[in-house]
Amino acid sequence: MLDIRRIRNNPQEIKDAMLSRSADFDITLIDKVIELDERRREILSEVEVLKNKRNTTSQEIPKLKKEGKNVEPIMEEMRVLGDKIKDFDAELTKVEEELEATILRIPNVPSKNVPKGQSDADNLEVRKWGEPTKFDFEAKAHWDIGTNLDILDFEMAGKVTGARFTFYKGLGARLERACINFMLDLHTSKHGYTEVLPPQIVNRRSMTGTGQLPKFAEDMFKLEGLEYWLIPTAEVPVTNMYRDDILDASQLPIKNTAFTACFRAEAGSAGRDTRGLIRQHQFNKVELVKFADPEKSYEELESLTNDAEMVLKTLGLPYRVVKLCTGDIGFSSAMTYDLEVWMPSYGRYVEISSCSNFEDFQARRANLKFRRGPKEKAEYLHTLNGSGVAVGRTVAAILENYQQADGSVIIPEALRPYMGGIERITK
RNA sequence: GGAGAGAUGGCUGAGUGGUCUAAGGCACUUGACUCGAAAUCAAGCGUAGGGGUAACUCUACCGUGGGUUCAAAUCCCACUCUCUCCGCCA
Repeated sequence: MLDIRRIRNNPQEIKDAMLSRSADFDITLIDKVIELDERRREILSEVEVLKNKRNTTSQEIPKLKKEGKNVEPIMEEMRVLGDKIKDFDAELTKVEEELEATILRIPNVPSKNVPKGQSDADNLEVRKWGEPTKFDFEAKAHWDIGTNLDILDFEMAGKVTGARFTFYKGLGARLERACINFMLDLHTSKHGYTEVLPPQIVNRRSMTGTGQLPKFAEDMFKLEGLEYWLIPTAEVPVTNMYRDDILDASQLPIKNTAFTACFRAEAGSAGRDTRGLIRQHQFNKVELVKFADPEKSYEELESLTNDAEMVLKTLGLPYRVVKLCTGDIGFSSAMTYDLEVWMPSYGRYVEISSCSNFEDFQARRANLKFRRGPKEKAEYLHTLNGSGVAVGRTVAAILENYQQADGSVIIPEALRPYMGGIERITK
């Protein structure tokens, strides 16, 4: 959520920022916010005078009574005043609700350092690690490799659940688990994150806090009859851990890592990436979440991105880092780096991690503050997160990049301790 | 699922209709005392919003949402969460 005063004071700056995200952005939303804000303050100044009158008069009444005066006319006057206040308050509530609903649908302002652009074609490659894997045989896609080795079963999942779900079997399941453990161990022992295992179902306030609600309700799974949602990412529960809290500056940065399943309805992506592990309704992910001092949040974004990259480096998977342009960054983000792994079946790099600085956008929504010192005013902190990394896509990348001519797959060395020393998956 | 108890400022804890404008304590900040510290004493010390150049001032907030009343932390209704016990259960 943007600071209402920022919108009030620099409407044009905000409008330009929104248009840089999308030329189609409805900038009347900004005007609406400004109007509602003005109306709100108008009502406020009127009703507060009346409330002051009521308060002072109500305090007079017992004194006058004690003096034996007839207070009935005053009480009658107060009854009328009370009704008036009630009307104003009702109007105020209406305006405030509309203001809130509107402002919650306005995305974050991209950071100054974000390249201008309209789509992923305008993203900026910032670095590259490794070279696209070359094969001296005809390389297969991971869905074929996995099916042939009988470690992935898409049909079975289709029967049991439906499209976009997968059964992992045998060493496939073991490989997924090995990746999870490897990533968690790396981030906790080498990068200083604290492991958390959060709830995978959250309430409305949590979903609003990180920005999934109210705008993206159709992308998520909601439990029938309850105000509960399956999490689309561990970002949601982990960022909301300290909602409504005031942390001490000495605690920052807080660095948490969490493994969870993630659930996405993927509304609007029918027909895209229909095969394999790339786009599923349920997938596993190890997430990195940071709570940072605003002055250091961009340094923290760099190190968080490096932490995620270390996963791919250690697994020997070729990747590149891309800085997303204004047209491609997510709703809540001020700046995002995507990590893209080389996926032979796609013949291109595919997103495997998204590392973002949200600045104070989520902190405002979730009321997440910190205090620099005992006498200091509480300030909104900055939140960041990134995948460290998506597990299903990692498995897909391993299967494809480490496949052999005979259909077997070599296990990356770093994972072997987690695989009981197994070096290769064969038929 | 059933029964009971509870939710008040950073923490603790008093408060059952009108100086609650939320006591007291702890913690914290500043000052005094001290070479310094502890102890002691004094003052300060919540959040959000409105108005004002400012000093300041007004409004709201005692789990949440309604209601009663001239007036609600206090009375009424609903809900949420926490704790205890019972039942069921991995």
